[in-house]
Amino acid sequence: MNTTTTYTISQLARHFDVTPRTVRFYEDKGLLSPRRVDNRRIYRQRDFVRLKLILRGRRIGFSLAELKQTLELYDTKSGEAAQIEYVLTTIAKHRDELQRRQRDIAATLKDMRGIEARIRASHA
Amino acid sequence: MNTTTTYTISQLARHFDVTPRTVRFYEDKGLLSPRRVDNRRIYRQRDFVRLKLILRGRRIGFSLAELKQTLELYDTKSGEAAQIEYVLTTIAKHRDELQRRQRDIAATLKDMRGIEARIRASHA
DNA sequence: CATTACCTTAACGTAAACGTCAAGTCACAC
DNA sequence: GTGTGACTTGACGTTTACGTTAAGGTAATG
Repeated sequence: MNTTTTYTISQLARHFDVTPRTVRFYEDKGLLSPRRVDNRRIYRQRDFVRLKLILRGRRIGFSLAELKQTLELYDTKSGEAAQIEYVLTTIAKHRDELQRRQRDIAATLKDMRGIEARIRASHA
Repeated sequence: MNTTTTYTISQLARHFDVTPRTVRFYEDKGLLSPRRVDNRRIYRQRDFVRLKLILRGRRIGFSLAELKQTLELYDTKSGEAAQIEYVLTTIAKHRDELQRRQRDIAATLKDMRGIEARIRASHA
């Protein structure tokens, strides 16, 4: 038997707490490409995972254009050596970027602890 | 003697690698409020620090509106108990938000390591 | 005095990421 | 057959965060 879970657009949207409009928009931008049945969009596991990655990426602060590139990158079927080199260096860049954001967040959290301590002190 | 370092708008902009337009825009939105001398903007240490925080916040992914609130929050001169309570719970919310982003970034970095390993494996 | 280098405000333009109708299709319930 | 609900494709509207002229003021420099 075939237990491939599928979703309609509104089911998918509800699951991730976004609007159908958002899901269609991502398709328009080339980030999703669901099957069609009777002109209706049918989302499968692959789309589900993609959307999850997209939304996580958005929360981190990446643009849809960047996310599209990243998804394409991760989709490459490990072709030639040149391609591989490109993918690896691109991944390295992304990692640097992410680590910078981690540092920014860490610094902000540290500041917040300072503020909080100051307030609690003045309160006591 | 008075060694208060000041900056013109373009000096400040250059230091943080943004355009003067950006700095003026932040003032327009109420995030900065430099002194004026002869109608010229003069930025002092306070503005310098604020801009630094703003840009860090932007990199993390906060909107200017959110950053304005945060800066105002951190500026409160520790007034009444109600205010204090409000500030503390707001800080807590921000902290939760930041921690979520940290988790998102950590998950993304983990994914990237997986992709990289897969590529290197297929390469060998 | 004219050029150059900054500075000012004001206003219009733009890209991203959707929101919000509008108008129509289709399956199923009553 | 008439709703009702979920889907479709446009197409225009909106917010955010600036970019980009435009038009002019001021101060030092040759």
